[in-house]
Amino acid sequence: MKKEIRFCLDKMHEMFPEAACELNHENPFELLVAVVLSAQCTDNLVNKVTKELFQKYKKPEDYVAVPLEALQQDIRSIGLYRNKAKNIQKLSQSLLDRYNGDVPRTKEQLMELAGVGRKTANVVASVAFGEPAIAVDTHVERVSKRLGICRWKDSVNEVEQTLMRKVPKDEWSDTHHLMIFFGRYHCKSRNPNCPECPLLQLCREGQKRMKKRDAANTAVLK
DNA sequence: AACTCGGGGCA
DNA sequence: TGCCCAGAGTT
Repeated sequence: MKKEIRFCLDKMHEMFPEAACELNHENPFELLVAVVLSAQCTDNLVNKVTKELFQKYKKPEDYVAVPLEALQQDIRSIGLYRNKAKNIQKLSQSLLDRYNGDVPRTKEQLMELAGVGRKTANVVASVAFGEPAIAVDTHVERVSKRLGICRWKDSVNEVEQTLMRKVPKDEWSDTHHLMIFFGRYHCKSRNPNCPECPLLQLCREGQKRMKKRDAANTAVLK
């Protein structure tokens, strides 16, 4: 089983040798804000907004100091901007209250912060601090289920547990980014692109889809 | 487990 | 136009 995972990761790496976190990860606080903003919206758009945002806001104090409406206006081109502005202010306040304005390292500490859930906590912990964590987003979940690494009915939590069990610990962070790229550019939710997939031979969903396609083709020929 | 927030991108 | 997107909180 682990051998198959190894094969998948190697092939994904061949397809996307540049796969890495596209968000700024030099500054943990900026990474945290960027990941919060990125929920349900493309990273392209997030990058556009954060470019100006990070010129204006440097530290948690800066986000807390402005009226909520001002911050909302500054991120208005992003979806869910009202909630996100609120969350960032609450988040900044709790960083000031509990960590003197610094960003904590572990995913447990991060997840306790306002507006920070499981995925955000895992991304920040692993990317900014090198903590062992696998962030499971929609791409990672879909790819894992299609390949057969986990079961269709598994919850996000179960997917994460399974991946942590099957993937060597020192590759958790890479695995996340590889699956993101693979899911976004190849194994898309609508179009998995199975006929041109290097993982087809061992992919559960791919085999099923190809079999179905072959059946449809032979039916047409008759 | 389902619902809500939400503007931009893409077909 | 209609559908989807590097999610989290509430019910």
